Amino acid sequence: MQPVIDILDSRVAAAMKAATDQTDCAALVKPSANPKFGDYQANGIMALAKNLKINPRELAEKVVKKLNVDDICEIPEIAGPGFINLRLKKEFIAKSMLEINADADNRLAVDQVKKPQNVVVDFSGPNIAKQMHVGHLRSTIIGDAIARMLDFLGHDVVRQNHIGDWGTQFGMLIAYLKQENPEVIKNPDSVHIGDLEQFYKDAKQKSDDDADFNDESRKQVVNLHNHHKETIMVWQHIVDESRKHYQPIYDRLSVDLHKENERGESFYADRLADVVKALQKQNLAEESDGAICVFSEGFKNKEGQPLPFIIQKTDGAFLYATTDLAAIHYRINELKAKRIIYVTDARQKLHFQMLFAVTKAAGWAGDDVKLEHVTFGTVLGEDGKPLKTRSGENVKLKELLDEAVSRARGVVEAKNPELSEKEKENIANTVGIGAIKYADYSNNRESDYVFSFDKMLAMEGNTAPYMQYAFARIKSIERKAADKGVDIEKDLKGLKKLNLTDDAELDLGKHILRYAEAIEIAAAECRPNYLTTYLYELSQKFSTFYTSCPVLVAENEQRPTRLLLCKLTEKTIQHGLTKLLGIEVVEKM
RNA sequence: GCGCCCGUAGCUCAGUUGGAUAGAGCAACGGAUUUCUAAUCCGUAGGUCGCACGUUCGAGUCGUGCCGGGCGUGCCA
Repeated sequence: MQPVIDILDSRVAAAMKAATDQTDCAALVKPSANPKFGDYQANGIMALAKNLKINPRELAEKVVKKLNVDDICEIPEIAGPGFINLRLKKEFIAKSMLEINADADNRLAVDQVKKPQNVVVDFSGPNIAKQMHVGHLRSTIIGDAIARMLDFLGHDVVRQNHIGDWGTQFGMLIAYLKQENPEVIKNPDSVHIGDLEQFYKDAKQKSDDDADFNDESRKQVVNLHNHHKETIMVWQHIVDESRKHYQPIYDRLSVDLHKENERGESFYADRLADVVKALQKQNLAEESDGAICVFSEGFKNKEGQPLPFIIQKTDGAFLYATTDLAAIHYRINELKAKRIIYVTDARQKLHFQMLFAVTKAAGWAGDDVKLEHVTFGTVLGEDGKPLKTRSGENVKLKELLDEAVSRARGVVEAKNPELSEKEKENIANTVGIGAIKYADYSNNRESDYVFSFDKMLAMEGNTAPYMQYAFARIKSIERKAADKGVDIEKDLKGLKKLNLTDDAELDLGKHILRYAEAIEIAAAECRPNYLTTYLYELSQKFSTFYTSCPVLVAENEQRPTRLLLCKLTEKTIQHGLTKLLGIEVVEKM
């Protein structure tokens, strides 16, 4: 089923073309700003009239005469300077709802794209041997949502977790582990780095205090680069142990990242020298103050001089720019990516602009490859400054999640003390984690936002619990129906005709139809907040419907329609939250 | 200095290539519960969209200048 807005847009565009003989007609159909203007409005008439230097209202009259939408809409109305207002017919809403109900693929009749693309989404990228902290939250969950949406739309999505598993700090860590736990060489599995943070700190401390240790660290770096067997084994152990810390975080967050998605810095280590050589060969890279740099057009430094993209330091070492170049080359040439989406904070904007410029200049990415930097703002504390602990350290992600779950637990205890221990625990987890994720998604990703447990866990407003509550209420209706001997599946399965009468029913029904539209725009712009806004409005409309339209005690002619509204709302909330945003739902709360 | 981003109701934020009277939530005030979870719903009030020019039939959205804040700007990532 094509989104209604797209059907209307192409119909209006066709009518514009027929009325004017112009080939390039943008209908600009949008949801109406105000219900009194109908459900959709076409805004394109004014612009076209202006180009043709004719009266927009007269043009609108002509277009409406050519416009054929009577299978979908009431008679179009012309209003204001030349808007065409479109109001959906009840029959069309009913027909579409039945179509969604009949979708056997469980995708709410949302079409897949006609031309799937190979899309690489690069997100999360935690540092090995350090705990994930609040700074990793946004990349991890926004990237996951983008990957989920594109995947659902039918694209071939490759998730890439560019973990920080290489670099000079590993010399220090390896040296430390070898000295403090020499048995790791014989039997790596016997040694567990229980507290990563402590391990890292201890190694750093030793490095500060002990000159001999530093020599050993440097030696290990060299060994690492030369793939010295024993060193690699210890390194591998550190990576594996680290994964034991971050994988559970992904699992708790319902983030679809696993070991096979990892293409960390180490993966590209052996390709870096070739990257530099290749760029030198093309005369793109040159030596400057001892470093190897690429100077792309349009980038200037403080003094107005060309700004370098440094790919090899004076001491011969490579940098993240080099790794990113190797990675982008790999993604285009080996993963066959046609679209690469980098989900990192906005501060790296310049870096990615330069990276993309070099990639294009080198001819690695042609016009058929789209490179995107999806940026996001900072998570702030209540004081308006980047969120930190009282002692000024980064807030650990694990602690953030624990706190949310524990607060959610408190709410469940207060609201629903009679639930079983197991149910309470499950609800606390689902609501707590969902609240954190949803709060992040619901903000425009480019803005900074203030982190507030109280607000994200509130049951009022645009929060995860509000939607989870709407879902739980529907589930409750279904349980009650079963008690009364109503077989919902059966009632809905053969449903052929609906009886939409109440405004609340129509309003909810129309919104259900717009799910595909919401996903389309959220995915196209990589903006999960478009989807959360949709889901919030859906839940609001459901709540209004719920208060004014009883379901189970409704007359026989009314009940199936209301049951279907419930069922489709339930499925849409569940699909949107769980499938696309990785936020779980609960039957009771 | 230069570049990028931000400035919308008391607070936290939306605002889909420029569209009609700028929207939510919280907080405030008033109402709704013998009925499917009131963790809800209905209503009232609240804004010179930082400021000033400009472009246009039309500007929160585009341009220029200014004010205020954040970030970035050659060997960290």
